[in-house]
Amino acid sequence: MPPHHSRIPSKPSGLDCRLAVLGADVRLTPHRREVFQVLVESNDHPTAYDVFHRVKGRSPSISLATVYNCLDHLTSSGLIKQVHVERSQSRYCANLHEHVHFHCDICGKVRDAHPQTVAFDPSHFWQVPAGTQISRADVSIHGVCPECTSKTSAQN
Amino acid sequence: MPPHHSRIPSKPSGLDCRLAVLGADVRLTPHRREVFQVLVESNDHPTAYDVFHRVKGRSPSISLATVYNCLDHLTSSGLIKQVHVERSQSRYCANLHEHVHFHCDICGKVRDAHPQTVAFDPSHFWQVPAGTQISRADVSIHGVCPECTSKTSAQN
DNA sequence: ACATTGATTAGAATGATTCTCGTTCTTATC
DNA sequence: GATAAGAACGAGAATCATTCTAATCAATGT
Repeated sequence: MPPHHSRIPSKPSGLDCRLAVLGADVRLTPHRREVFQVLVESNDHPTAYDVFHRVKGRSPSISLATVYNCLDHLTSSGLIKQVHVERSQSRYCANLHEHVHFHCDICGKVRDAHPQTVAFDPSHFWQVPAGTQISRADVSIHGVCPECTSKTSAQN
Repeated sequence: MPPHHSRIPSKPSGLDCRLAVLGADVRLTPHRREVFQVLVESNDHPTAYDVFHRVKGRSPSISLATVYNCLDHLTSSGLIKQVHVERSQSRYCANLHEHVHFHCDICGKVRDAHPQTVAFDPSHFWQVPAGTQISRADVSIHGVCPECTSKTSAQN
């Protein structure tokens, strides 16, 4: 087993640089590092269970509870983000660039949708009670992805 | 117990008129009617459990399972809408006017936010893969409601 | 009347997530 | 370089919203 805890300055390589920017108490244990690494390498917004299985390939002794702990820690440190589709299980995303998610209503896949040049201001479109402080807007786009569109039209 | 099933034309009064517009198989049993009525009278986006307790006041024998059934039926008939905040329990809303929801991050209350005159087009703000068919965008606005804002600022 | 269909119920089952608690590891202190 | 305090870990139990199951009942069509 590699040495356990490691505060940010320990290894100023790729990943750690990213962490150093955020400062605060981002203590990266090997498990947290693995979980984070798996997410960085995934672009399919895996669920906790997906992450568990992918990390298990490298650290077979890791438990699902630890994966949840790591994901919670990484989320509250701001290193990753939770993605929610309706009430189904949480998915996780290491893409911190501002973006929203597109959900295919047929295959269920989640894709990133990156901002165009125009900034989005929710209060331009919807009226909230006077005195409301808006902190953010969650936007998720639904529809049919290109793959499912071509499959569906091929059947007709 | 009142007579059981009743298809739309049975009682062309206020509520039923609204149902008739949608046509299709909107069979309103007394329980479904109660559940719908409770939602129409509520503007606080109650959970299934909230609805259960409110309906229980009028129909004490109703079960939680039936409330879920009724809510599902009403939702799939398009008479009501489900509202989701992160992964917490589903809330329900009988306001069918186009609107989005504002969630107070402090007290958790959900308020309707009605559209301004400008139409919202998600593809104006975010780029989706070519060939994607967008069917809708879910928008939820987060922040602090007027009540919580005044409470918070009063403390300082 | 009788069969069929759908609605209703209580309670069990599910599934994602969180909690608990004993154990192990890390870091600071002596 | 022992040790105490505090995190992190893992296994399994617990929780909570929701869905399923099986039985019963009501209404409608033959």
